[in-house]
Amino acid sequence: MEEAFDIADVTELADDLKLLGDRTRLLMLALLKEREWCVCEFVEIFDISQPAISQHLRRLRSKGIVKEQKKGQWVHYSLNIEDKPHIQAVLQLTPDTPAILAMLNRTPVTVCCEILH
Amino acid sequence: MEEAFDIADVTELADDLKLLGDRTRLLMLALLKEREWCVCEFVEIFDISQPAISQHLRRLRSKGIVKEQKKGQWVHYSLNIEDKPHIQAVLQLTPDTPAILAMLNRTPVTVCCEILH
DNA sequence: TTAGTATATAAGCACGGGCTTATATGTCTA
DNA sequence: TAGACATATAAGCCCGTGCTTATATACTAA
Repeated sequence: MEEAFDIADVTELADDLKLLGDRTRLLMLALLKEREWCVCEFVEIFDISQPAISQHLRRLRSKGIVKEQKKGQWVHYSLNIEDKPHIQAVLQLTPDTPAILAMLNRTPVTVCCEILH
Repeated sequence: MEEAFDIADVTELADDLKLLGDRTRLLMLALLKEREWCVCEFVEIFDISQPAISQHLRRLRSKGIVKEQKKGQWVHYSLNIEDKPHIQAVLQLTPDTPAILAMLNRTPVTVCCEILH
């Protein structure tokens, strides 16, 4: 299988790495490996404001790395990387959900929407 | 084999991804997969100034991702990632030297130091 | 309709990143 | 030693980023 890299591919790889190069976004994506998450859960887990959470998700969404699904007044996010092997490769380097929740001192997550834990 | 992630590991992973998330630095590291390179070669290959090249190399060096070897008036850089599997994993996603030189319209590189091409 | 909740957007601020030009430092050679 | 070459550092500029607070939008339920 031949590689057919061009300058646009490398630029996109670099841009994606830069996008993953933020601890909050990286942990969001690592959590999304396990299941979909509601915005309100992220707001509980991370020590930043709700607009900050929303802005991180918007950047991931505009790059097509996550997709949203509106469920009533809640919005659930899930990974959308079936066609993005380089994102998959990076996410293999990240810890799993229990480790993340433990390191953020957020075990267990309080139920704030209809997602069951 | 148990994972023992902590918050410092994730922060370092994110920081390293951010460092690789620049097209110039990513291509430098991709070139360094093949062999060591002289600073003057990078100056020829990339369309930025010599100080810009030097600053990129300093950042990679201060993170321990590359190491330098002074040879007379020239400085050769090489990879230093034996103990950094996450860097290795990302560099597996990058093109090889001929592809990079072709996409930058820099084939072949003019000899500007004692490294043989 | 009104209030409450969930999420997104707007605006502004502080900081860092990547580049430039100018200059300093180090090395080789005539 | 003087000059040329290779590299690093300094200083400054512009722009992007991550956060905040304030506000807008959307949905739900009384």
